[in-house]
Amino acid sequence: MKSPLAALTGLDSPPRHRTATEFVEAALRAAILDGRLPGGTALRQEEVAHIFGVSRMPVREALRQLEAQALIDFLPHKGAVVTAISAEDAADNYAIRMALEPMALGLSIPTLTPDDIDRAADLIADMDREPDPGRLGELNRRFHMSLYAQAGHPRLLALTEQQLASADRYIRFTLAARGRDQLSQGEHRAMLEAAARGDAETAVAILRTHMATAARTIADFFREREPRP
Amino acid sequence: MKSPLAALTGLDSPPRHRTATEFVEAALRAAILDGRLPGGTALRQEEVAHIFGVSRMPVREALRQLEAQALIDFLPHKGAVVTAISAEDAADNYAIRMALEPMALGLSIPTLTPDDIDRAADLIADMDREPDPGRLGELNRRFHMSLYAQAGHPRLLALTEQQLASADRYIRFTLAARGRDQLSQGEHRAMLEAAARGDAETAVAILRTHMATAARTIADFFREREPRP
DNA sequence: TATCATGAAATTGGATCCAATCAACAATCG
DNA sequence: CGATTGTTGATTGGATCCAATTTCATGATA
Repeated sequence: MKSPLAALTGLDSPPRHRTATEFVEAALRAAILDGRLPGGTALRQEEVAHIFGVSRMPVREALRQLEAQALIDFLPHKGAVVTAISAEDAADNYAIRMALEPMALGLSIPTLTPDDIDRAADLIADMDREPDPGRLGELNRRFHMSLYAQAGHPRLLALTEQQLASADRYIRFTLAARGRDQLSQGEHRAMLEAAARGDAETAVAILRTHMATAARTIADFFREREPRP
Repeated sequence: MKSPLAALTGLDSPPRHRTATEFVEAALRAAILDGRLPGGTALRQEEVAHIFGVSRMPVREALRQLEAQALIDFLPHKGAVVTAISAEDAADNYAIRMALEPMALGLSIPTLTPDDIDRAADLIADMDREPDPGRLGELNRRFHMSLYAQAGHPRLLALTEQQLASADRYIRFTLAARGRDQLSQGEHRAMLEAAARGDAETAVAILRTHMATAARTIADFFREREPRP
């Protein structure tokens, strides 16, 4: 197989979803977010349908949802293309997260439970052990979300998680290029400690610098791989 | 016609969209946001298709997109229902906007152009004249967006505009119940003036209090219409 | 009487078929 | 020789048909 979509072939097994549309949508999103489907990949409806063993219809509905999540570009009569990643898009994503996550953290801390703290601590430990960079992104995302768990406002949380997931496309990038110290586990621990004692001010401040340095790391990465003319 | 979807019948004329899916999606979204389709309305695929003179397929694709925008709830094998509005949902929406809009305004002000300022000023004047509460929501949204125009970060702006549009469902509510002074034109003018002289700090501060009072107004409105037990 | 089967109608999910559109290439004309 | 215009193949958009699921009414039974 020489098609770039061949990356999808092994994934049809795991959980039975309610509908074929949900299944295709989840599989495509996971493949886009973890980099198996790189930016620019054309998603031919017939081909995707054949790979998943369904007809084109659930594929079309799944593509519509991914379009609304800004994971693919949908051009009428032309087809769907995985959204390209770029320095500008990374900065865009970080601007959104720099708005949403401090808000979520600030709302959540006053009512955080010991369970939430424990889960966050476990996830930090898991990240120290995890060798697979693929899973590291997911663990990082779950660590952040566990600190936001008590924010209330389900829509805010859903948006935050979605943007955090989008960031996985870039986290994986820098991890592969610069090693795992980019995860800034020290900041993770400091943030957790501040959250555990209910110090929202400090925790939010740490989160802001944490995200700012991550954003700069990614910007630098793009700068050195594609130097400005 | 006694169906609640009868509110859609007059709207099929204006702009020719590229595809039927786009047309249905735009028409449904507009109808939901401006209140013609109230929360809880069931969207029967066959019925919607008949009203717009298309088959069920473009309706299904449009519903998928609206689902991803959190405007409808999609339950497998049960159908689509317009998302209900509530005090909790309003607070959720305002929390998201309180995160996104100050960020957008702060990024935009340093590079705002005289054209942007002029457009914003015109929109304030338009709001003073507009008698139709329906159009007021749109003018308010365009005023806010004109101040964010130079923020860069197209995804951030798209998200912001989407959430601002969702807020229309509530703005219309309070306008009808409490009159147009709730628009706080004074704050609009003060914010514009601060933006015009490049004072981001002041403009963002005004925006924050502007949104906080709007959020409180809506919370009060829900409280008095549905007193807590 | 309440509860649990049961079955029919309504509704959605999925597959297949046809039409519309676009891209590439060939042929014609200047 | 270059530009433009048909023409053809590939791909998506839309319609129709069938299958699967849910719901609701109906009735049997404890």
